[in-house]
Amino acid sequence: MNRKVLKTLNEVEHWLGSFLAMETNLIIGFDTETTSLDYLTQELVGISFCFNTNSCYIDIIDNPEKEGILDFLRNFFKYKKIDMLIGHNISYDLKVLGKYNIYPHPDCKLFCTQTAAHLINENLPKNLTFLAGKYLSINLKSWNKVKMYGWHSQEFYNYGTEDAESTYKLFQIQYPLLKLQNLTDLFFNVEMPFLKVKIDLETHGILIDKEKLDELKQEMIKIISDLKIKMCEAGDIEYWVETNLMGQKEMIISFNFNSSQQLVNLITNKLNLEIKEQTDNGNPSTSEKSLKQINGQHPFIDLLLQYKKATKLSNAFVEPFHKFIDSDGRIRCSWQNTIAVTGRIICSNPNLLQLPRKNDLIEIPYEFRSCFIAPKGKKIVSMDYVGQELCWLAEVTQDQNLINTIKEGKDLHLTTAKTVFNLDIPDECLKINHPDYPMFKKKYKKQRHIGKNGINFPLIYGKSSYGIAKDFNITEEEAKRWIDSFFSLYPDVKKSIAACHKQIDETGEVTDWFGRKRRLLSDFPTETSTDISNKYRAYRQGFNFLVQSPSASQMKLAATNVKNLFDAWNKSNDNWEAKTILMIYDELVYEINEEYAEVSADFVRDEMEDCVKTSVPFTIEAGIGQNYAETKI
DNA sequence: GGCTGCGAGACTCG
DNA sequence: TCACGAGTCTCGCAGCC
Repeated sequence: MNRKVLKTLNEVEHWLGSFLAMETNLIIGFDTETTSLDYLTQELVGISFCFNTNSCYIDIIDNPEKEGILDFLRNFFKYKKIDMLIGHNISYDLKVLGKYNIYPHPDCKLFCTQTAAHLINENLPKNLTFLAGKYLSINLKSWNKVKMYGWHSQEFYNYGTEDAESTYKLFQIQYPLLKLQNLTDLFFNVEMPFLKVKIDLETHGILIDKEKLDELKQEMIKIISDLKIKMCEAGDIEYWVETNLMGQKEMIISFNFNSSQQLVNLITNKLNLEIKEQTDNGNPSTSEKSLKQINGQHPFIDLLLQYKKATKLSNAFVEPFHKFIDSDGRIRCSWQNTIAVTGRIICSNPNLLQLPRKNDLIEIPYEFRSCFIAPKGKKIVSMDYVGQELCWLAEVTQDQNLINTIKEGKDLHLTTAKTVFNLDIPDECLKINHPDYPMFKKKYKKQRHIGKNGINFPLIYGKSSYGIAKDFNITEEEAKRWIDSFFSLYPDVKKSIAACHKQIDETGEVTDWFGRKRRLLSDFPTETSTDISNKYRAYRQGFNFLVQSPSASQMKLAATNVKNLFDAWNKSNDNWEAKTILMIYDELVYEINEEYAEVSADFVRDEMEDCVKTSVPFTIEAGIGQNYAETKI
């Protein structure tokens, strides 16, 4: 490898310029180094490139010619002769470069080696150090160690250059592997275009109403304190109040309500109640499900259930969210497309995919979700796929009855309930737009709940009659009857599940509608109970994958198309100023100028409904509000 | 005695 | 066999200095 360190504009122009002068289109590996991971404050330290057997590191931070070099890079990246840019976790590098207004040409293909690794084998680690070791036998140094030598050390230059080189070499190995496994379509048409949405999500973030969050924090402190006193009284637990060094009153309790061990001891020995549920290790369980079984037998239990709800909301959401708010009042979390084996994107620091919904256990002045707001003059718009996974169940199994039920616009959960429980509902009243539908939905609320949470969804997850019987406190025979009625309604679903199991037996893997693969255990010797357990687990995971995975890919495609639509409108005279701010499984949330909120929903609906050509129609539900909670009313 | 790491258990979401 | 896919918090124990 012919390595260079470039420190002057002249050297940069000469080295990169020599590539641009070539006849061929360019495929370039690159990597950026930054001062920190924090988007608002981070600075570009340097950038490295690799092309065939040539590599370089450009020293940027503290460089007197920095502006000239950045200007040159601005032109270099948008040069249309660059066919493909390769990077490991390339969205990170592009996000950093975006801060300096450096963008690739719109026609330039992206190749993220981290995403490629995830498609090639979802079960292996995806970090560059591991991949370089596995595929290239290169032992990469650790960032923390190299950083100690300083930004301008030879060690750091080598480190940066080696990353670009490894990325380029990985591409040379991964590209044929993607082709071999028929994954290039999914990679280039779904995963890579989606990275631009990921960058939008991470750079734009979502605005928080800090005052409201503070108000909710104070309210939660009061609710929890009141509950603690009531629990002490109900459980005959000693407590007293002391004034601390700051002059604040503090409640001292000789008991920890967060300790499951102490709770089990109190409930069984002092309150004399019998806990029936057990944890995986065979200990008595203090979970919500377990406590609900003995609720009503002692006032302490109801208070404890409220306490658990309140402390979870306070400790996991209201309190910690403060520290994630950036100086401009927005939260920018980290989104990842290479963790979930089903291709779903996941979110962390904080995880916005698990924002609590409205609860009916404790009374709070407003929902937590209402702290997520649109700035003045803008609105939040939320667009949901209606029953997305059940629609994919229909598409994947091609069950004509299920497809027809969806096409006719019927409520799938009520339809299942009608069949299983022989409900007296005329067929046409199962249609959501029929005037009598709301009446029947209300009348058979309980049966519909079972249809949804006891039959439809559990069967996608592979739940057995044993599990359903346990959850709904019915006999296994009755649970079996529920399942049989479901399969008599949708016989091809049953056939499809059996075919999936056969596929797993034969090949050890399944492939979804978009070509994504899930590699499960390849052989199942059946001597031990562990083997049998693993086999059935693989069956459940396999079929669930066939439904969950295309839903995730569809969301990525939809989000990408919607982003392209926004980009076009944002550049037009009617500037929408629209940005995607959240992607929550089957839901796309964006922020937009309020005058365009209504009309944009229609355009976005079209993009979401039509992004995949399926025999099953997809429908979208829209919600508009000043805050996120309002979009759900 | 205090710090750190880790597994268990519980809870959040679709 | 006994529900799929995730992240985060607290407790309590083990190991270390």
